[in-house]
Amino acid sequence: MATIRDVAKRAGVAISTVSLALNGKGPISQETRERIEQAAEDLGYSPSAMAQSLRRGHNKLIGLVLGDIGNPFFGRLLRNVDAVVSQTDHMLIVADTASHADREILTLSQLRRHRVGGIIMAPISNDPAFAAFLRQIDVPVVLIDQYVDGVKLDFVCSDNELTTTMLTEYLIRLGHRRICYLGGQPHWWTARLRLAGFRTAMAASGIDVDPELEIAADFSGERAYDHVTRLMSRSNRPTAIVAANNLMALGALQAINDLGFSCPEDISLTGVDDVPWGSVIKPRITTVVQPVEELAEVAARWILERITTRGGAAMPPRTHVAMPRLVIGQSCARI
Amino acid sequence: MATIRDVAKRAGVAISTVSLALNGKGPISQETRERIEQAAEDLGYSPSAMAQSLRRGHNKLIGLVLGDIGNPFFGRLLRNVDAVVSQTDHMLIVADTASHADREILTLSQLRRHRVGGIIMAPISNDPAFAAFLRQIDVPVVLIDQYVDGVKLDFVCSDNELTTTMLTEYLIRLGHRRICYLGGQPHWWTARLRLAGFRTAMAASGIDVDPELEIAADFSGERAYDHVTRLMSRSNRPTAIVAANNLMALGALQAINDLGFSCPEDISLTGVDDVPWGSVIKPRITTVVQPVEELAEVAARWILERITTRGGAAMPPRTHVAMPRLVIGQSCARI
DNA sequence: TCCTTGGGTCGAACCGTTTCAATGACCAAA
DNA sequence: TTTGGTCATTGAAACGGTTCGACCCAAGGA
Repeated sequence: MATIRDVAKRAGVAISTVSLALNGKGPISQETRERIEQAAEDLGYSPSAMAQSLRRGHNKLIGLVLGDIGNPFFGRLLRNVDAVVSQTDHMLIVADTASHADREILTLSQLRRHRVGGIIMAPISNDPAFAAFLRQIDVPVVLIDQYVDGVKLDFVCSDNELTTTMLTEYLIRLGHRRICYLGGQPHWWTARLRLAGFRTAMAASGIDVDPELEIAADFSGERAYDHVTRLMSRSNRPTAIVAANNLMALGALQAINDLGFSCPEDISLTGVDDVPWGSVIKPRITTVVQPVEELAEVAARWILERITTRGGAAMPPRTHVAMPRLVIGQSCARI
Repeated sequence: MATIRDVAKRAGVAISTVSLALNGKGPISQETRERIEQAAEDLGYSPSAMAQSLRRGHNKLIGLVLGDIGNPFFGRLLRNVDAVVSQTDHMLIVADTASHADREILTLSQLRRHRVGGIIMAPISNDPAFAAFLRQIDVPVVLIDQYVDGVKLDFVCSDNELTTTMLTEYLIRLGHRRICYLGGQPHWWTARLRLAGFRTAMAASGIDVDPELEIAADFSGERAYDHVTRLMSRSNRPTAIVAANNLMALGALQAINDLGFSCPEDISLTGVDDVPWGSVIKPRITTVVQPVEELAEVAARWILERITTRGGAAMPPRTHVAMPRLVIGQSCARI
C-alpha cells in the first residue's frame, strides 16, 4: 500500500510538502499541489489513519459495548449511534459480550488498548468490582440503558420507574386489582426501578400487593414462560400481568396461549419495550416503548462532546432521562 | 496515559527491556521482569494497539459493512461474526450504510484508511461502478448474503434459489395452484435467484404463472402491505403467497389481517428467513430459514484465513452455499 | 547596494511500539 | 593472563504520518 513517501518521490517533493498539500495547510503553489494530488491519485494513496492518530494523539474510533446485539432493541441503538458519530468521521468498534458479565472488563480493556476516544456501553454487570473498574478507567464512558451503582458517569436512559407505573395505572383504570408483576432480578438496575414503579402505582390506588404475585424472573422469555405457566394453573389467578420487558411479555403470552387460555379474555397482559413487528402479534400487546432513537442520539452526542471539546473529559457527569410512551394494543380487557 | 517510556523510567531500565519483558521474549532476569511488571501495573500501562500495529504493519481490526443493522438477520450475523473473530483477539469496526448504496464506496474507503486487515460486507449496490471499485481494492473482502456481479471475491450465502423452490413445492403439495410471488427488485442478486426458484418449482409442476401474480416489491414490509392489500381486494385472489423475505411476509400478514381476512383460512402465506420471536406470531408463518450462524462463521473464518495465513490474500476466491431449512408453521392450508 | 519581508519548500523531531545488532559483565577453558 | 561464550541489557532504526523552525530566493523599501 502506497505511503506518503511514495507520493513524495513520484511528485519529486519532500514528504512534508505532500502532507501540507494534501491537508490544505501550508502555502503551496498551485502547480506543486496539482502534481502531488495527481501522484496520490495515481498511487491510490490514502493516509494511514493509524499513523495519523499516533502522531495526533487520538484516533477517531468509539467503542460500543452491548450485551446482546441479537436483541433488536440494541440493533436499533447501534444503527442510530452510528448515524450520529459517522457524521463527524468517527467509526464504531462494536463488541458483543454475549451477556457474559465477566467479559465486560476484558472488552473495555481491549478498547482502551485500541485507544478509542470514548466508549458507549449498555452494561450487564452491576457489582462493586465492576464499578471500581469503571471508576479508574481513563477513557470517557457513557452508560446507556442500565446504570452501574457507585460510578459517576454520563448516563442515558428512559424513565424506568414511569414505564411500569404507566402500565399499572392503565390496568387499574380498567378495573384490575389483582395484578401480577413479572420483573427481573434485583441486581439489575432497571429491574429495581421498574418494580418500584409498579409498587408506586399500586400504593397510590391503595391496593395491597400479594407478595406471591411479585415475581423476580430474569428478563428472559423462558423463565417468564415457566412462571406464568405455574401462575395460570393456580386457583387464585391474577387478572392482569405487568411484564418488565419485551422478552418476558412474549414468554408470558406464549404460556397463556399454550395453556389454552386467551388474552385478553382470560387475562390482560402488558409489557415494556417495543417488539419488532409487534403489530402482527395477536393480540397486539399494550406496551410502554422507550425512545431508542433519542437514547442513541443523546449518548452519541455526549460521547462526541467529551472527545472533541477541550476539557470535555473533565465535565461533570450528566444524566438524561427520556420519556417512555404508552402504546395501547388489544391485550388488556376492562373488568 | 502511561507509555512504555514511563514504565521504563519507573523500573529503571531501557524501553527495549520493557518491551521484551512484557512480551516474554528476551532472556530477562527474573528480578528485572518482576520490577517491570510491577511498574506497568502501578501505572496502569497497556500498550497502544495503534503503535504496535504501525510497527507490525497490520492491525487486528476487521470491517463489517451492513445495510441495515435494525434487521435482526444482520444483528445475529454481527453477533456470530464477532464471536468468531474475538477469539483471535480481533475486533470489529461496524458500519451501517442505512441502505444507502452510495455510501458503500465511501465506507469501504474509510475502512481502508483505518488499515483494517479485511472486510466482511453484505452489499446493497450491484452496479458496474461498484464492481470496479471492489475489483481494485487492496484489502481482502468477503461478501455475504448478496453477490456483486463481475467481481471475484469470497462469497458466503445460502442457496437462494432453493429457498423459494422449497416453499413453492410445499404449497403445491398442499394443492395450491394460484400462487402469488412477492419478490424484490431484480437488481438485487438474491431477488433474481429467489424469483428463479419460484419459477422452477412452478414449471416443474407444469403450472402456468399468472404474470400479475409475480410482484416485484422492494423487500420492505410497507410495499408488501400495499401490494397485498391491492391483491386481496380483487376478485380473482390467489390462494397462497410466497414472500421472498421476512419483512414482506409480515407486511403481507398484516395486510391480510387488516382487511378482515384470516390466514390460513382465506389465504396461505410463506416467507423466507426467520422472524425474531416468530413463535408468538399467530399463525406461525411457514418459512425457510437461512442458517445465519453458519454464514457468519464461515465468513469470519475465511476473512481470518486471508488475514493471518501467509499468502492468504492471494488465495483463489471461494464460495460457500449453505442449505436453508424449511420450518413448517400454521400459515398454510390444504385446499 | 544592502536589508527586510514573505512565499514556497525542506529537514528533522516526534508519536509509541518492536526488533536487532552491539555492549558489557562474568565465568570457564586454554 | 588471554580468549571465547553466555546472559542480561541497551541504543538505534523503523513503521507512516504531522508540524515547526530553518532555509532559499525574489521582490520591495531605505
